[in-house]
Amino acid sequence: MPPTLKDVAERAGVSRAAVSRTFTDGASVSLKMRRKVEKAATELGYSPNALASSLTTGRTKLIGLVSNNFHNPIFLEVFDLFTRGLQERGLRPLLVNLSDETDPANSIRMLRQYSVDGVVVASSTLPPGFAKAFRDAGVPVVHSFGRYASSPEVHVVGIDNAECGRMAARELVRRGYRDVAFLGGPESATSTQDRFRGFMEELAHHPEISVRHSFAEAYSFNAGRKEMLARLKDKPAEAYFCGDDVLSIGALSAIADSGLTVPGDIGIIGLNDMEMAGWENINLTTIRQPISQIIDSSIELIVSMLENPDRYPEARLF
Amino acid sequence: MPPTLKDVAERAGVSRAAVSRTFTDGASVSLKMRRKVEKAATELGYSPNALASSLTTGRTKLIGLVSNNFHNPIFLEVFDLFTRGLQERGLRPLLVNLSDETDPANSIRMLRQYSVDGVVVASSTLPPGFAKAFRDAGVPVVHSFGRYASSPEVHVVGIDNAECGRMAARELVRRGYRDVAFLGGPESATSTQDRFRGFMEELAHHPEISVRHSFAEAYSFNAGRKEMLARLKDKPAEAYFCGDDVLSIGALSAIADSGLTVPGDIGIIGLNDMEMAGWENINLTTIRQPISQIIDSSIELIVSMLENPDRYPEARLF
DNA sequence: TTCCATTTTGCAACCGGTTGCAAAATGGAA
DNA sequence: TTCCATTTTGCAACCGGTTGCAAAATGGAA
Repeated sequence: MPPTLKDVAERAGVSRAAVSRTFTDGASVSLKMRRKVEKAATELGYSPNALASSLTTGRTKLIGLVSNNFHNPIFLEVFDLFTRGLQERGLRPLLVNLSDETDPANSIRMLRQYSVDGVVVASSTLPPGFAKAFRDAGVPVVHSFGRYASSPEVHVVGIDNAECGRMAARELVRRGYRDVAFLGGPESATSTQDRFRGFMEELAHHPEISVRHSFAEAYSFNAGRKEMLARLKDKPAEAYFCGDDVLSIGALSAIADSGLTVPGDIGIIGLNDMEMAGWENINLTTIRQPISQIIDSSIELIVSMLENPDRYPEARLF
Repeated sequence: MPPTLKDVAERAGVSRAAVSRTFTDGASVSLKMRRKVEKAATELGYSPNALASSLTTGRTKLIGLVSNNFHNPIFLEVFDLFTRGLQERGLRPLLVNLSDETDPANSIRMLRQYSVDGVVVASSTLPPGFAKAFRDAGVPVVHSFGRYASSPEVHVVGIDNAECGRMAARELVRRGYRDVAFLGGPESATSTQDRFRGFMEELAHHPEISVRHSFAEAYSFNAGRKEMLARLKDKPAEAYFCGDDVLSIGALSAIADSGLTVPGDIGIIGLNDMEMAGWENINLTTIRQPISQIIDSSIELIVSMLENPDRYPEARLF
């Protein structure tokens, strides 16, 4: 139904190749030819079919954006920044929701069917093997919010979760707490594991401070609330480092319910600094995660991989 | 790099047409042939190129998911439900972030370049003309969370915003408030206009109740907070119907800051019933928006339009 | 005007699939 | 075994583009 290259060529009285060339950057076309073609094209309302051209150029400008975090409000910011960043570079995000899916094979097949030029895996809870599966399938991949490894198998952009744990520990120590606790996300998430490790490492330097830990079922409000309610049944710690902000907000609500106050009775420190954390009726102390840097850097990496797919895997931590 | 139809055909010793047929539903292939082809295909790790086939079939199974709501947490649920729903039907969402864009022409051109089979516009703040522009370009389109019109130009699925306004008004009357107010979203949003209209209509039946109104700059926490802080400078109303939940939460924070309580001193009723509204430290009274019904219905509509593009435009309100 | 190096253009093959049509294969009945 | 209706298969053209190569056009120098 929409006009094709052929229609334009006929109307302009030139060859199809000529039309193709006027719409290809850097191709050799005379000014006169270009004028003729552009006139015919605008008269017909023609714009080239990106999918057809991808067949010969091997580039679709489609980037798979794969995630399973559709319940953490911070990911709305993540999607916003990713889609804008990709659009600015002329790339198109093909969104894949992995919430129900555990086997990477299906997503890989699907993304290959659509010949995506690259894949961004945006998740802190997917196992590292997931991103690796894309690499093994020959698709450029960047794992954002992924786990740092000393010899990375795919590009990883994220935060140093262990260092986050250390930062939180140092801050709690500095504020004079003597009885602190780690309230993590799901124990299986690498981000939780690393934050936990960093937290414990730092506190190992302070044998006088007592430490405990527990894990919530998910990075969610309800899980945080539930876990904190359980902690409150016995004598709770003086201060908690919570796995992330939503979890923290759940914990805050549990504490408020029990009649205690934050930071008066119990200290809470979160992680992410999502927009909501700053809302005056929540007002959470939190460690900022530099989301926009992570995303800019991820996009930059995936773009550079489009030119040089064999680029050596790199880890970028903030 | 990945194996093609030709590779499979050669390995299986059959024609390319035969391979194509074994991967096309309903095509005529003998069992023997199918076995041979499938064997070769799995050995090579072949899966058909969806984009190449779209060239002849005219179907890409790509659906443009267009939105500009990347700051309202409820849209994370919206994206979750849309992506899952589309995936379940074998469709792929191509996400378009319209936050920076005001002119529909660019998005239309881009979506046509990628030959999307249809477009879902998911937004309550985009003007109706936006969705219409897609229809005029010959692309099946459904406007979700859009405005109802008695003679719709495109399919619209959403809520009856005027009825929401009436519901809120009735509820405030029922609870005995005598001095109520409408605190809307941006005055230019059709959802705000309709909710306002409904609210005023209903209250016109109660001349003894005093009514006032004002509008926030956006459907956002900060806008709600700012607007409510301004209201609190003079004598505020007894109860407010706020444009949506995020706005309401902003208003709640402003009220809390001024030392007043909800619902003790001021009543607040929101709209959406987003997850966060139920969180115990927010605990907002709100009108539920049946998001998943709206989305299911939108997907159903867009799917039916793929078969019958000339289907008469329909409005579905919940 | 002629010559020649350089630029522009069109031809035709190709990218990875699908599909109408005719030929070949199948298989049941006689 | 022969015949014929039905099913299966392959050929070749097509979808909407791109691109290497050779031929044509251009334009400056002599």
